[in-house]
Amino acid sequence: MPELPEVETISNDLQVLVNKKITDIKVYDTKILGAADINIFNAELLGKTVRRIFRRGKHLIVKLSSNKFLVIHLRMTGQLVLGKLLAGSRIAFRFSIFEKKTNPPSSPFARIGQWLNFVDQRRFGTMDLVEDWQKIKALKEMGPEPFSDEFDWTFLRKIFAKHKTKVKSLLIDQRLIAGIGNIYVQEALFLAGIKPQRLAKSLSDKEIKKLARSIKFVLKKAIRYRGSSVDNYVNGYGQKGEAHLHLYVYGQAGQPCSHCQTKLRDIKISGRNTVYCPNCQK
DNA sequence: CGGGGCTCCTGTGCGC
DNA sequence: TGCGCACAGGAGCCCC
Repeated sequence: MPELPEVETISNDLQVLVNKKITDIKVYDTKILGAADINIFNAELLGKTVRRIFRRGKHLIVKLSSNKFLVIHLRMTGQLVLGKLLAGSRIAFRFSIFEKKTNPPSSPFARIGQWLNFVDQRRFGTMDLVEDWQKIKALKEMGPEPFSDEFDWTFLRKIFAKHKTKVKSLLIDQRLIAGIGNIYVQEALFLAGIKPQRLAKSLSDKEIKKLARSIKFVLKKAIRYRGSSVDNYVNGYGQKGEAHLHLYVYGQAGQPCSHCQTKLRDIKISGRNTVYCPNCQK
């Protein structure tokens, strides 16, 4: 389940593709392209050079020399893996390598191969080639990045006051805040000592301040550990992250709380599993 | 506006 | 062993 830290890690890894040219494309699964025409997709991408790779929310955005954008969403099980052409690829791009062959190789990319593989077990992932990434509905309507100036506790207070629902539901709504999913929302609420089922409106200023800090902290920590491999997440080199080894509550229902040893409880909020400590979280 | 439920998928793990 | 089923959960959709 790639959320902000996982997509950020992949985006960092894929920077080796900047200024590389696409020299071959394999589309094994057209579902990833949605309604897009595979021939147009191929024609628009072949021979183009990658100008820029960046993240917005959970989306990865690739700017091409044609000034078009390839917008990639990994959804649940999507992976972007550099290396050889993989058997599990749904879509794969071959890239030119410009750097001189050195020993040891000058970049990990030169060492491990020339293909970027889009692997996606459950096929929820999407790839869209567009003129302007900001016109994609989900991106147009997306809330601020948690690390932007716009995101602070007063911003949270503002959106909490405007909605009637539970604090967990608000935090994972991409239209309100970008990049938080079911793992890190549980982590942030644990760290802030707030029960996920609390109505957002009911939070005090003190709690909102702590929550804003907690959100940034858990996301930063997960980036530092290169993402959580709780399902099948891997980084751009196909390696697992280590952030899941340092989670407080996610996936740990029934186990003792790391802080007070109380048995962690799990409930469903909007159909999604949600773990919390009934003692530490108020 | 909000929440519940369904859908898209497929691998895994459980109970019988 | 093997079958059926629940579950994982991002996000869009419909409905009430």
